[in-house]
Amino acid sequence: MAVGRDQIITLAIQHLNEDPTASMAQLAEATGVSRATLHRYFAGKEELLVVLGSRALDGWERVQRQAAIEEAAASADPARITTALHELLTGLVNDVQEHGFALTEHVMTKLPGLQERADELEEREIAFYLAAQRAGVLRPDLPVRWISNTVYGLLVAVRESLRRGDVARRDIERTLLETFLRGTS
Amino acid sequence: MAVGRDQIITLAIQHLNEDPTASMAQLAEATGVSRATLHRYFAGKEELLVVLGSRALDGWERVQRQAAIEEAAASADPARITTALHELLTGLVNDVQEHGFALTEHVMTKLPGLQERADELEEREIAFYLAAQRAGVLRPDLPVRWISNTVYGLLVAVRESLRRGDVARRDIERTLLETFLRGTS
DNA sequence: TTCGTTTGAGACATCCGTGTTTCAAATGAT
DNA sequence: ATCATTTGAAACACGGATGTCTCAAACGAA
Repeated sequence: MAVGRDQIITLAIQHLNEDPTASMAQLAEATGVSRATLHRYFAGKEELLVVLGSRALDGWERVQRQAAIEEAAASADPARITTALHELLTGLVNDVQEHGFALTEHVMTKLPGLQERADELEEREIAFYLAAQRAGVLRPDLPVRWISNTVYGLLVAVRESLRRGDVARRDIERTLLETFLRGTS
Repeated sequence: MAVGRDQIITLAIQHLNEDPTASMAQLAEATGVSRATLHRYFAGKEELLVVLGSRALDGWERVQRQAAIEEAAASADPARITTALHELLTGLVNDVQEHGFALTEHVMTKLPGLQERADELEEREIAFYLAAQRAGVLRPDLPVRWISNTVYGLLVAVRESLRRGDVARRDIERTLLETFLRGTS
């Protein structure tokens, strides 16, 4: 077999991380396939982007599940919540490395279905942050949605730091956690 | 007089904050001017974007100057540096409200001259953060470029929080400062 | 009012990205 | 080796955005 569908998806994501404005022709070239074949796998650019966006959301959902944020929130146990928070942020860092382009690309949010699913995942995470506030793990005086946006913004910072080589890959989780929890002073 | 050049610039920025992918036709309509007139003021879309991007950079530079970050850094006085840091972040919040679209829009960074100037401003700010670290105002164990990226990421969080109404405008500076300096725990 | 300037509407050419189709070549299984 | 399937290259149509141009209308100053 030449280049499979999954491989196309992977390579397309990699290329979009470098150039989020890539055209179908550029994506075809980057994935080692002709424009015609790319259209045989995906009906159009919109469908391709929906698939890639769904992959990114799959990764996000998987991170939430592996960190068991719902169970930790339900337990109301500070230790469990703290552990889940660490696992969540660590997993998100991995995800950002793979699907970082989806973070700030405005085109993704206009595709059918993606925004709704992203909102659901965000709401789940907000519920977790709220439980963390109630358990004394996170400050209760900050708006919980601000906390959610803070994580989002810091992930953008992570993406840029890794892209520009400002922080070593092996240090980034600890740096993110330190900054998020204790700040910069 | 009908609509002046400065007014076009202001309205165009406002519209791009809502729709960063706006076409020249949409910008003409949003600024209350015909497409022909828009082209009389600006040779092309690239020139228009360069002008708008320069405005955003002007605002950034003005904030740095008004906060007197260079003088504060040179003084090595913790109190002065702290004051400058507060003024810097407060000013950046204002700037983000006006020129938020330029924060994450990739098209801006490819325009001639803009990236170079943005790099200069960033380097000045990094020098200030470094002085803040040496003065004990900011943690010395974090990479200074990470701190710079953190500010950038948190400004993205500020933009989104204001856009979605998650945080009141009058609370956002304090919230940002608290989060940046002391973290979320 | 008169005259020079500015503007808007529309037509037009051009470019670029998307999407489709065709056909020959490459591939792969038997 | 044969035959069915898949692929690539090229050509084509199409739409949207950009940029240019013209001319009549609106405007503003004298």
